[in-house]
Amino acid sequence: MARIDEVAAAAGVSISTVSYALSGKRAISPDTRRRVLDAAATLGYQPHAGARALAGRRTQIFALTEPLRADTHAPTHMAFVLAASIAARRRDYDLLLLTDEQASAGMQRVAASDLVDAVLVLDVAPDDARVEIARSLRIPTVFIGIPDDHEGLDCVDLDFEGAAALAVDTLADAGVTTMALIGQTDVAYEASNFPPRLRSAALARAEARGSTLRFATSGVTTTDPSSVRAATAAALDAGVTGILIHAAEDAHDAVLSVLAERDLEIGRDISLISVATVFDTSRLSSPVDTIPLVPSASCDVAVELAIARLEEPGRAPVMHLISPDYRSVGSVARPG
Amino acid sequence: MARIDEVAAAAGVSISTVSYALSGKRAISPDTRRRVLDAAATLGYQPHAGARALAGRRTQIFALTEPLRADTHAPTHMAFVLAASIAARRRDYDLLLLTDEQASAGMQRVAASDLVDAVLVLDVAPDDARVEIARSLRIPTVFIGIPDDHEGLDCVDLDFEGAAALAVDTLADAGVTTMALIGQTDVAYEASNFPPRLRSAALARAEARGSTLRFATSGVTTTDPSSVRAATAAALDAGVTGILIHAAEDAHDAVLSVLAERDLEIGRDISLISVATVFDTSRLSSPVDTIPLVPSASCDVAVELAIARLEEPGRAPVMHLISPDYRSVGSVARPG
DNA sequence: TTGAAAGCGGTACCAT
DNA sequence: ATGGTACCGCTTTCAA
Repeated sequence: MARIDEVAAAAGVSISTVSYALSGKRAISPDTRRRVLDAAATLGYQPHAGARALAGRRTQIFALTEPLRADTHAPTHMAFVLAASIAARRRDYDLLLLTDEQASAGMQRVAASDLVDAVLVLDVAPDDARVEIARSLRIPTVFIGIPDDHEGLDCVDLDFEGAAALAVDTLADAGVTTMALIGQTDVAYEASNFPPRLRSAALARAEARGSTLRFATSGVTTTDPSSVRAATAAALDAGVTGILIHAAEDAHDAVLSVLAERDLEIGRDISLISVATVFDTSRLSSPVDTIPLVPSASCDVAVELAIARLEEPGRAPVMHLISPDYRSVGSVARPG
Repeated sequence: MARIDEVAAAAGVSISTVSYALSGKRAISPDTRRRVLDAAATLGYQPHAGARALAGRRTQIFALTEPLRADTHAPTHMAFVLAASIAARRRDYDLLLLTDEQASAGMQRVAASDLVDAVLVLDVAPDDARVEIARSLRIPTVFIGIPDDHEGLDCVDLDFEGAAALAVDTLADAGVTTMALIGQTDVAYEASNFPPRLRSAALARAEARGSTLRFATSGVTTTDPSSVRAATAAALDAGVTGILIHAAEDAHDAVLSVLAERDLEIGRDISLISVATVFDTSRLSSPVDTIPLVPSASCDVAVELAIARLEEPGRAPVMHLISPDYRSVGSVARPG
């Protein structure tokens, strides 16, 4: 490819002028700038990534670590990876993938070799091994999710506690006194960090509101429609009139099918809210109110936090909780 | 971090000796080598990626392009990304993610800036835009999947035609004369490259064997259990005694449930083969013979092809078709 | 406002 | 078998 000296020659200026004209790091006369830009465009100039990294001490690459556990919900995960990629590109960063065992070992390797400028952590576990590694790195690390021990770390996540409280309040305000929470799979409550956060917040809020909240998981290792159906039926039999779903798409289908079989009209006989879900709920057989988990919201913030820390390493660690957003489509009964 | 000159000083040798001792590119006395390795280990030396890329003209990074279309089956896709990552790491390469619009635009960008040594292409479409881009790049590109126009390209994929023929033959050999193929979603037959390949090969082979083959898709944009159930029922009503499934896991569940409801015993009353599927079929309610699509097989080959072309740019393009592997668990009836 | 040149941290050629 | 050193292509300081 064309090198910077060729661009300089074509524009009739020095190498440093080309560098500055392109980076904007010092004032250049409009006229000179134009000639440089034209020359660069004509020659299809792209700075050599290695040379730039060596001289500039920035690679414009973030590592993205993802352990990919057996219980990882692939569609949700994919949405996060995509969102991270888009957020990074918007700020002129590429993503280097660290999967599997590389999720931990790779962090040290890519940091030590100055391959990346910062690390983004996905699929955070409560006792995540990457916490300790992050603390030992000289480059910024941002957690998308909140580990138990997050002292001194930059973290972003949906405010699951707030989302749970908002959901419970909405049902309670609608007059629901007996409610149910259809949750994630069993393993998710051990391996992942947010399901327990949402559950305990929901339970606490229900109690505070004087309501009863029944909890049921949606399966053992993977969402099991029959167990979701059974849990829904049992809840209805117990007099539940409001259901919170924090689970994958097929669990929603299962709940809706049970309600349909019992001829219960959603938004009148029974209230339904989908909490912290990623998929497109408009595909469901009936509209359902949502407090969505938005990957792009988390990932946009994560990228900004990483960049902020690169620019100001000494700044105080940030725990950024994204406010829950209630999207009503009428699946909650109006009181009276 | 420690630099090469510090390692050299600690080992009492020159910089070039350290470089050679570590790369193995020239003979070093066992004694010297030990001292260098020890010094490097003690100092935790990791070569600076940028410096190495600049001087060595190799980044040890592959780009992985993935368009992520709306119909992308997330679990399968994730399995391929993971397999690619593992295959790359085994050969000391990292993966840079190029998603979405970056899948095409990013290819040129990362190639022009010498950010990566080669490109791996995932989720190949019949008329893939990345074909033309690949031809214009100065770095190797390997397609995991086969575009219509693959002249001069390096490609790897399961031998879908062979897999289809093997499946049809197996049924025909078992005495099945009327068979059905439950295929992918409608859109997959337009946007993706292998569903049509498998379908036409199956149809051709069935005709050659004097058998009848009914074809049905598994849904419009996403697998639709009810449409799969209907297709299965219709096939059975038409006298089908052998079914080929080339679809996602839930389509298998749907087929099996219909068979169960009709009290048909698999492997006796009816024969079943899952063709070119990625998921763990042992989770199904009944064992099903499989001709699996193995991500690691394709990705291992892809990485080797990329490296081979880096080492010998002039070599002839390779179209590597992976032989289908029949895994029998008794779901095909023995003749007689 | 612009240019010259000293690095950045390795690789690999040329010597010895 | 080992060492000295000229690059690799860019960023940034120092000068003018």
